[in-house]
Amino acid sequence: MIQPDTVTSVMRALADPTRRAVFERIVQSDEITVVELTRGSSVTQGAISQHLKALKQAGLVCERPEGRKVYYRAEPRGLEPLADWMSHYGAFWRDRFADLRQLLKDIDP
Amino acid sequence: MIQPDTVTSVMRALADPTRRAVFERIVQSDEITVVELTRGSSVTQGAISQHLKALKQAGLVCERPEGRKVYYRAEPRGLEPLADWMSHYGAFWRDRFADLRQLLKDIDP
DNA sequence: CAAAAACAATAGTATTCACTAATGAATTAG
DNA sequence: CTAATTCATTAGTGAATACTATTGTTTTTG
Repeated sequence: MIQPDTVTSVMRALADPTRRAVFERIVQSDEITVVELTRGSSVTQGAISQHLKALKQAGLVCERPEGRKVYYRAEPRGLEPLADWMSHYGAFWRDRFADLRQLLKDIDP
Repeated sequence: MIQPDTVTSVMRALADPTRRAVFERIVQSDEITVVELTRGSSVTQGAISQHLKALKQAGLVCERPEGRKVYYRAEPRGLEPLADWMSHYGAFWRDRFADLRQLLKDIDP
């Protein structure tokens, strides 16, 4: 179940430092289990599972069950909503400052 | 006063839909006052001011008082922490966003 | 000077959130 | 089969959050 407002869900998922650290560790590791994620983290295994659920609902992570373990992996297209949002407003700035530079150039040759 | 963990503060500031809408409207407008922001928004003027305070503390926005009005405008380097984070952990879009990150750094006066 | 306008700040409230502790379900090991 | 391992889920709790309503401050207007 993917959230309707994807930008909001992705940003909210990554806004929490603990949850973002979990995501970063998943990205760095190709595949990683919950126990491995719990080790080296300051929170409980239940908290890790809750963060994984949030990341999964945001489309940032996917899971691969194997036996009693569940391997987590970063979803490549997960950051795309955030990338689109940034490229949109980054482009806004680029155009604005391009115009400003041109304006200053015209005023003070 | 800028927050210590800039990535967290920027993401947290933009995670809320109402506050992000305020920021987007500031970006689209070159300069805009609080009453103008309140018009067209579903929340109170006090709520807008609180969101502006959060955006300012995150380094996303700056203010220019003039008489009894206060004009708000987007801070060009505000999105840089987010761009840096994305270029690092979004390996998938690294090439795509290398240009944007460099652009945001070049814009800095 | 008095009224209005623009904005910030505060107190209060309802909701959400991140976490722990405990339990449950499923799989593997001895 | 029994015990242990892995993970998800739930209830409960304290803290944070987004909002309204109100008040206060500064500046403009009539």
